[in-house]
Amino acid sequence: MSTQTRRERERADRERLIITAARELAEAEGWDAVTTRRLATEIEYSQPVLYSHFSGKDAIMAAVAVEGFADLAAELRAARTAATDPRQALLGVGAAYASFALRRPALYDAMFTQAVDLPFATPAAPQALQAGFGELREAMRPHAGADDLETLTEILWSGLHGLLTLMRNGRLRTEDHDRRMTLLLDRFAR
Amino acid sequence: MSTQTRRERERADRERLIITAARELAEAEGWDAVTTRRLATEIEYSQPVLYSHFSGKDAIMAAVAVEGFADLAAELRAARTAATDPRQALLGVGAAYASFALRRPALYDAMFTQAVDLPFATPAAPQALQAGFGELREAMRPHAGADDLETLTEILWSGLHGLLTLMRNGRLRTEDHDRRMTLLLDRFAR
DNA sequence: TCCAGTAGCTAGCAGTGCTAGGGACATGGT
DNA sequence: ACCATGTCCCTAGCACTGCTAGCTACTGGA
Repeated sequence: MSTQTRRERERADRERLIITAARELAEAEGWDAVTTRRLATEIEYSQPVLYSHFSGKDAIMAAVAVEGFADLAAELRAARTAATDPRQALLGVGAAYASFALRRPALYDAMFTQAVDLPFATPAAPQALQAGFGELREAMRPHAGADDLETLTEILWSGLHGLLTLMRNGRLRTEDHDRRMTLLLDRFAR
Repeated sequence: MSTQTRRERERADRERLIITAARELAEAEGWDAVTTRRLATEIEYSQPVLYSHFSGKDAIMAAVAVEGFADLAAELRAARTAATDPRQALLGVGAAYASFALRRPALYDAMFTQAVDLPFATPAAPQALQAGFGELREAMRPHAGADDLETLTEILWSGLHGLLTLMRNGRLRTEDHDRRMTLLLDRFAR
């Protein structure tokens, strides 16, 4: 009995080890550098061990993404609750979102541009993801007026996401980022 | 002399053949299906021929993207010039942009989410790309007011891009697309 | 002490982008 | 008409990818 629980605990530890190694490797050298062989040497096990924990590389990326949702939600929450008025809250949450995406681009990619096999806009979506979206929604609420809050939050999110992905892929000049952020959030704050 | 020009013409023909085959294959089965071997059999040549035209797969995708810019610019222009008033022009251009992205997702991806080695926000950017952005800008102009037109166009573009990529990757419910588009464009039209 | 079960390894498969080298062909000069 | 030249393109192969089959050696229980 006790040996079995110890084994289960060790398995769980190793699973977290895999996720952490994958995230760190991706953040350090990009997802292209995260190969199953490289990841296996990193955790000091052989390749097939990865497949006893995850169905494949995509599942590992999805697990990393789920971790990222929690981090993002926490940062958004901190930014929102630190603000003193609704306008500052919206600006702060927007800035926090941008900061996260720019600071951890590989993680952001796993969360929002790759790893499609996660449930999103459904009740089955990861708790942390819903929490993150909830922070955006609460920051948006005082500015909604007669418009549908949920939809409004979605287009705010889209605006931020578009801005950041286009800039990160070289489609928009980096220098004008702040000006764009200001103008975008001005369209939502009132 | 004449044989040489004939050869050059044949080479140019083959280059366009490669680009067309790559685009069609990508639109039919996605970019994952566009392997150098598959593409080679498609054009009825061996693999190395591809490398006598392009430096690699990325360069082929970039060439496909450049073709796509021209198509998109034409569709945006048609939508803008067909409109009778500034508000309809903006709504029309927005709808045309969305329609393009949803109708040809693989092409859209090559243009805006992959193929990073193209110049974008510089004078060296492809002519067709600048034309497409120009259509957005002209549709935006009557609504700019005191805001910087260029920046405003960039965030409009970002909003559309974010909306479409998030939806296409399953991050937003497809059913609410029209409602989101309306609300987004309402933030820009006045 | 022996046996069953399992955990994790080595080795390999089919596929990827890309390249080296040779062989066949057309071209231009004598 | 013939040969040397140069070009073109194909076969074969490299190093890598994600993933899997099958064996080995260890662990825990009777």
